[in-house]
Amino acid sequence: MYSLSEENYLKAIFHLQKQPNQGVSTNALAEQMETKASSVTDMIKRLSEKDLVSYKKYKGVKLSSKGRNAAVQIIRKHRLWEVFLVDQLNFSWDEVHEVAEQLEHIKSKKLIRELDKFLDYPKMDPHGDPIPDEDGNIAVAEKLLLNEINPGKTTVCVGVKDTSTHFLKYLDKNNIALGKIIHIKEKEAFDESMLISIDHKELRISKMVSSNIYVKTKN
Amino acid sequence: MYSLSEENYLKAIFHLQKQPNQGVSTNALAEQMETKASSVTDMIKRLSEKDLVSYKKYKGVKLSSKGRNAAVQIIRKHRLWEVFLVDQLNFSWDEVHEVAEQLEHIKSKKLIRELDKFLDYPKMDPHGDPIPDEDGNIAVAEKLLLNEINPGKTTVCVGVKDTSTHFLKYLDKNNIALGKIIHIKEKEAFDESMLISIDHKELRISKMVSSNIYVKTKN
DNA sequence: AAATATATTTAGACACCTCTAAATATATTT
DNA sequence: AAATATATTTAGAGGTGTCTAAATATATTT
Repeated sequence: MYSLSEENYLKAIFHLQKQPNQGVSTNALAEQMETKASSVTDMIKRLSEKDLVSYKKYKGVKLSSKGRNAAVQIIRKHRLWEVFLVDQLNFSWDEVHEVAEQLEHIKSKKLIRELDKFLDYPKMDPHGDPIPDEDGNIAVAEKLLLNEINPGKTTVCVGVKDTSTHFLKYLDKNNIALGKIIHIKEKEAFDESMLISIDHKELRISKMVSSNIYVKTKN
Repeated sequence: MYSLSEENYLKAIFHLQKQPNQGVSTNALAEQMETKASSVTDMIKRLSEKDLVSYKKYKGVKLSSKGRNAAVQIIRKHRLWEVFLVDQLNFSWDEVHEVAEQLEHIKSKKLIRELDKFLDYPKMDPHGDPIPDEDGNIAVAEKLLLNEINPGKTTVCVGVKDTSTHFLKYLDKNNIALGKIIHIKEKEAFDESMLISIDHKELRISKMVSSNIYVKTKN
């Protein structure tokens, strides 16, 4: 398998390559990796030897499909570990990164498969980023209205439809805000009202409310 | 902190130093580490520079208290991860080692403290070896008779007092053997009979039986 | 105690990954 | 389009951790 350093480079290239479809510059990579441009050039050559990236001098690097796959699997591991740390080991959002950064390099197919199962196949990490599946597919978590979600699901608030002052004040009063974790406990068939919990407090909301809050499902 | 290689050497020295109180030979270390004697000599010099071991040429190495402490903490981590893998992630005895070997090098005080708590402070790993505490103390797990243990505890069978053929046949018939995990569910005050479970099967045993089985408690 | 066998260390080299300083290519100004 | 600035690569070197082959020390035989 790949070395720790190689894996970190692959991951960094993946993150930087996201937006543009063109190569990642040596300088950008150097900054991301907190190293010198010359070191980057050296490493890129090695990655290129192994067909993990395609590289033309002075033109930047792109991940090959082999390289992209490796990067995505590391990201999958990183995000699953983050879920574990936050959900099971009482880590807070800001504490997880450093440790997940180490855990993501552990090599064991079985470990990660069992961890995924243990965590009940979460779809996103504690920061709301999607967790790639075993085949490397990254679901674009779709934004749904809260009233479309079934009971038992856990969601993250990502936006609102109604942006009137009235509604925003209502949300504020009830502790509903961007990034808040909303768990759906019950849905009343009769009037489609919902019993949800936010910050361990229960709250009943009408359909009028639930149909104006955008969320992404976490599981 | 120490490098991966350094940590592995410290651990190996610790394991080899156990029996005799004298230094560990270069060759023994080389075999344990699956490397060459010359590499060992090189590394020993570096460890000696860092005061992790005391070393006299041709006389072998001994861990300093600093080195011993580091080694014990790695072992603590290794064994806690083994418990996690077996108890929570459906790993079997023989599968855990390789993965724990990697996980033991993760650096995070909080991680290991929370993991310990999450696992409910286990006293031994799945192989029955004791888990050192945060201060580096390694409890010598005492061998007790099963009838001395309180309900709720999980134990490992480590021996028998009565060695008659009759008794051994009884044990065999009921799936009680060395290394088996025995969980104590109830203890009847009246006759001191016990309800235990082995391999997920329940079994009621009399005091006559429980007072002839040696166990070590796992928690 | 000398001869032989075994254990250990030293010397020199190599792979991986990093660095600084210098050289070269590309981009931007004028 | 020449001059300047910026980005990138090359050259040479260092640290870590490994190796082989040779030298040296310790242990065992005779």
